[in-house]
Amino acid sequence: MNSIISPLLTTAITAADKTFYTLRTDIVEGRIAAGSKLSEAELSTKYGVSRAIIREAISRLVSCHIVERKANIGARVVALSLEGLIELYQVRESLEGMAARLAAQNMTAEQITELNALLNQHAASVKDSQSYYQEAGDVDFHYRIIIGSHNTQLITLLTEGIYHLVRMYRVQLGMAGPRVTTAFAEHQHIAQAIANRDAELAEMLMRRHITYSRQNIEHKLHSQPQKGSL
Amino acid sequence: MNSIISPLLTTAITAADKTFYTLRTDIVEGRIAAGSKLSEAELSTKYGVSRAIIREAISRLVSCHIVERKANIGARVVALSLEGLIELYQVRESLEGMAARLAAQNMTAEQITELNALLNQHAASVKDSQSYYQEAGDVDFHYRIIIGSHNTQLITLLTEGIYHLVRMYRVQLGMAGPRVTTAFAEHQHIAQAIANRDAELAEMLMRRHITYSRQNIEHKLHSQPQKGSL
DNA sequence: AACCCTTAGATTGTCGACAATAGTCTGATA
DNA sequence: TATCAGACTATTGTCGACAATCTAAGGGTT
Repeated sequence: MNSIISPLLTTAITAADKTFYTLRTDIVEGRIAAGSKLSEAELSTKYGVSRAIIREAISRLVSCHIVERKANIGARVVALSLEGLIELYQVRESLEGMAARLAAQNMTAEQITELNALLNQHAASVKDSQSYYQEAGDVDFHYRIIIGSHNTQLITLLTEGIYHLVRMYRVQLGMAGPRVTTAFAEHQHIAQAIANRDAELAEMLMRRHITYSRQNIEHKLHSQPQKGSL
Repeated sequence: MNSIISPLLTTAITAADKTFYTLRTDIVEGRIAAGSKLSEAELSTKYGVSRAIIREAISRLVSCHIVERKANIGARVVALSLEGLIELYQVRESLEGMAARLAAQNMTAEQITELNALLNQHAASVKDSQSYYQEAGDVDFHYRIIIGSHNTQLITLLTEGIYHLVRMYRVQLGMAGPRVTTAFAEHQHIAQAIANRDAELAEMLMRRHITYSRQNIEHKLHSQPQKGSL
């Protein structure tokens, strides 16, 4: 889909790495249910690796906040709630707002050109079938701005941490959000601000953009008390 | 010193946990130099545990961005640079600004009272010897606001991730920043905004507060090209 | 019947040994 | 002398086994 799933590493890939990526995908995409227990022995036979590998993979998932572990008891996939998803959106608002600000300052001319090309490409998709833009396109747009911030810490936090969490919540809570066309217009305005090197405006627009999404979720929270599949 | 170092866990503490905390402290406090290699066998004998424990501890440090690891080659403490520290301050500005905003909305009356009590206590210290406030007091103040945000994701990111990194950079780059008395005044203004439940203002003041610190560092960067002990 | 203690099973934590890979040194050849 | 091939050493990656801990079942007591 896009390069968020498997980061661009020049270094060798070990069995523990593969198991980590596989396990994470299985959880994020919902093949392993939220709240379910992760038995080391069970996963060991399932993925055909030793328990040590499984343990390392689980440890990393704990670091990502995808899994919680209690000593001598075991590891469980985190429990999902709309409140938790809202918390994540608050963090996103903060971090991606800063990313947009820094992108306006630091993006190269090429990166800006590519960002606009991406939007033009999306414009066509939006007219045809609005379905495409819903997921991959949105992720791509945000991803490029994050990378454009040129801030390593920020990039790592968002692409290796927050984004997988957000996706997990959205998939498992069944948040196939609408907001397609309006979101597209917001993306255009953000890209414009970045092209104008207007850092203040870029940050403000990005924060609003994410705030709208969050409010959209909060609205669902209040209209239908519990939607979670848990 | 304060509860950031060892989080409040009700669960049992395993040998891997202890080793992780010890190793992290040794690195953050500079007893293990930045950029140095972490030999598993060496650390195994040094801390008196098996290599498996060391490997788990290192894995966790990698997740914290304190250590970098290449497959089949080994792990090194991250290289320090003022540029990296500045990147961290940008992330802090973003996250702690949001924390202040949320704290103004969500802090309990007790928490606000305690925050003011802390500031009063500091006021005395500042008059006597300005040295105290430099480190622990500053951390305490920020810590309470982070906790006051009541956003689990935000709290974890800051207290288990960013803060140890910032401290490591500051210790090892020899950043015993001045800005003592002015910082204290800024803290007072932030606390006032939170007490008034003025979320907008609290965020703005916190962001400025951290921006000032960052600019203070950037100034050093330009005046003395390389200060790093590496 | 309710409660507590003991015991058995299963799961996690820890360890030492083996396998695989990276880096180094030697030595032969052009 | 410079360079490349190959073996050797050291370090990391992976594995299966043992130890420690938690959970549940069973029996006994009040």
